[in-house]
Amino acid sequence: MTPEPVLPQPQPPHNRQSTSLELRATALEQFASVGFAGTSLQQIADAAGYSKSSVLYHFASKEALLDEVLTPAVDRLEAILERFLATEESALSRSRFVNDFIDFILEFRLELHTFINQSQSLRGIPVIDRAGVLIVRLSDTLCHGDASTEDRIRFGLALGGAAYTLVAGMTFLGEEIAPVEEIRPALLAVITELLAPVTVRTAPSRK
Amino acid sequence: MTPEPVLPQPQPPHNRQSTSLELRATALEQFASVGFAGTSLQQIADAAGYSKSSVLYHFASKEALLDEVLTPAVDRLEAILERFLATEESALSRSRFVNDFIDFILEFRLELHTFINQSQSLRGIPVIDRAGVLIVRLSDTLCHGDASTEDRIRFGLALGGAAYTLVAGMTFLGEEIAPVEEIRPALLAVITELLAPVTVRTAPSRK
DNA sequence: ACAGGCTCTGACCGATCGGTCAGCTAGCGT
DNA sequence: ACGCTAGCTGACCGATCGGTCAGAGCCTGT
Repeated sequence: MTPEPVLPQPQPPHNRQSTSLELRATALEQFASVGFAGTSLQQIADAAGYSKSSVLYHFASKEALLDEVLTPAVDRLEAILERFLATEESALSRSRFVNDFIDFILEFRLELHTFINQSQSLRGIPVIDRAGVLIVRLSDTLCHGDASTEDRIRFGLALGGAAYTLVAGMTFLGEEIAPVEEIRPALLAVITELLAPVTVRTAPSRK
Repeated sequence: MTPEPVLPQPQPPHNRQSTSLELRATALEQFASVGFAGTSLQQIADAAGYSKSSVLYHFASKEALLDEVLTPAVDRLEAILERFLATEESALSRSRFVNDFIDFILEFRLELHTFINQSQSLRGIPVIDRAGVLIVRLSDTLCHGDASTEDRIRFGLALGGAAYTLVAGMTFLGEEIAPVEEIRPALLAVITELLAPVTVRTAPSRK
């Protein structure tokens, strides 16, 4: 009787890039919930159904994986900010910007949550620094130079609150409260109201 | 010439409990910024100026350290909620509750940030589960049964936004924006405004 | 002077970390 | 039939992880 060790059974085809996408998605979930430092390549591999070596075949390192996972979100955020800066500020352009931003939050909730809550501890990683610079520019754009403490709190509350509510809040307060169609208008209403008093560039005083 | 290895130089007195407090404070900073899973006992020991063995002398395990670090904050939050539940709801009691809550956020920002952003990944650890239950009760109390999606978003935004703004936001948007005396009234105004439309228990409809 | 406890430490443990490497297998062009 | 490459893997590396343990140094009571 031959031992016949284990029969490798080398998985169905898995046409190249789908594997990479699976790994990216799995890694993102882990990074957002356990943190980058708290996530091991073994965990990602196990959760996605591959070996640790496979993860390192598709991505040069753990940090490169983080980069590839976050870059699309950062690119998108940058595009939104540039588009806003390219137009002169008005109630209309501002409203369009808030709309863009809500769409961004809904589409990239996990990415946002990841670099919002870990940018201090991951300083030095290029994609994280890029995101950090963007957020500072975002803050400076919405509440510029002379903005009051209250204005800055409004912005921070909207940003951090949205990231929390759509990730942590939804999965442990009320599991998946509602579908996107219901969340979007509610989020838009609350954030618009929250940011309404923050001064517009061309109208310096509000109080 | 005797080798005279290194001269241990056994630290100044450090009267017992002060060491434990130093370690707690250091550990809290690390847990809040790098995450519990991402913080090693060695890091905590180094940052506090002790050896890893010392940390494990004062605390039975890494998890026990987390417990001791978070418990005071959870106790305080529980007391605030109980006090609120013990009175019949009115505009006055609600306002007092929001005041208590703001004080809590300001005093325990790091603790709040820690269990707000890591409660999913640390599920199973008693103090984390306690905090999780409290937050759900808090949410159910403020926006009970029939609350709309928008109301729940208002609560989540206030909670997660405050935790973010006072920790991550302040240390990388604008380093220590302002002293507590300036932050408190601003935070109070914004959060009061944010939660204002959320229904009060005795007045079921608002729209 | 001595005993005993409190604080703190280095040496050490098995497990796991991120990462390297040689090699296996399936599919494809020729 | 052949070799080549892409996708994937286990074995292995040094470093670090959380945790144990046997003391060393100090203070205090007697």
